[in-house]
Amino acid sequence: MVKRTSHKGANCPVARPLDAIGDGWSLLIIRDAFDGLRRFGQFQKSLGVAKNILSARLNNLVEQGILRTVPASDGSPHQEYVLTDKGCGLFPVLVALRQWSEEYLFEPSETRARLVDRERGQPVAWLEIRSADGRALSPEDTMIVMQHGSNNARRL
Amino acid sequence: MVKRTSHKGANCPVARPLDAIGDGWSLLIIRDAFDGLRRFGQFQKSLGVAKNILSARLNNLVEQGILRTVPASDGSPHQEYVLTDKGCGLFPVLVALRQWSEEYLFEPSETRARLVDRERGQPVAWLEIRSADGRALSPEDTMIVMQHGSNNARRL
DNA sequence: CAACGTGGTTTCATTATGAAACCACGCCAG
DNA sequence: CTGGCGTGGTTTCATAATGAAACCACGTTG
Repeated sequence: MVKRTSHKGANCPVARPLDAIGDGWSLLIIRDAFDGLRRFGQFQKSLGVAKNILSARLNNLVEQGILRTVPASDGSPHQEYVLTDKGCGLFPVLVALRQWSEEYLFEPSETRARLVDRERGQPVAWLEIRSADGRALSPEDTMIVMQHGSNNARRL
Repeated sequence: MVKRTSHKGANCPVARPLDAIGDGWSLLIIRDAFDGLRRFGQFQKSLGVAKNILSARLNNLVEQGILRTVPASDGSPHQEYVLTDKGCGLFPVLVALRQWSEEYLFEPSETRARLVDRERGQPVAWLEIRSADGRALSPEDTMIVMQHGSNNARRL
């Protein structure tokens, strides 16, 4: 197997994050971090993943600035993994993914984990895609344009 | 390399979709499908990916119900790949991912592809996570609960 | 008929995955 | 003090997955 392609230099905001989360485990680690897990062993127990894989993924997430390590909160000589602001910024991605999955990947008869509002216990409201002036947008109402960097006014 | 773990039976809506999109290329194919690409060669040219990899990914996305094949729109004997409703349902996931990426993975000086409102050319509004009754929610305002299937009222 | 375009499939060498064994370190109980 | 336990890894091993490139099948066109 040759090396997986990196999208590090991609100018597309869909491509670039894939170096961080485009594998089978990283989003699950991030999900667990949102759920309060912090210790290597906690993640490992929750995910049932091989320790070498978990170690590699945790290290990549730290390197990508999504998680950081802090001294253990119980005073033991260990480290814990916590979300950075950048990591917390992934919350809407997880919400969107949850909503898609609940809609299309689960039957009504199936048990599933649900994200709810802590105060009321109600499911989080369905995400809406809107324009800057508030119109609801479908995919066909949108398009991709290239936005040049603010230091670079050249035309190609 | 032993076989990658499938999350097919997972009761978590973050885990389950990873069989469909938890790799380095599938979200990029879906992005391109939203952008109107339909032919094998178009995807291949856009992504610069090996044909065997592209073929495998397209086939998986068809199998997962995200893409379907239709006769080519130009009357040639070929097939095209188009998003299903289920595939179109991934739009908010892509929007969320774009917004996170633009916020955290790009410098102001960098050129990037932008998703805009076709009518006005304005960027799509920032996604908001809200409760059912309209309160803005941070990750700490939410929690995970298990929801049992509607055919299954047993308590564990 | 040969060349070209399209959509793959096959071959090959390398990397990534997951299972399991092994290691390092600190702590605690006997 | 020593052995066992818990924790957080690292290493080893066999297999699957990746990407590059060659090859193949088919339809169309000059």
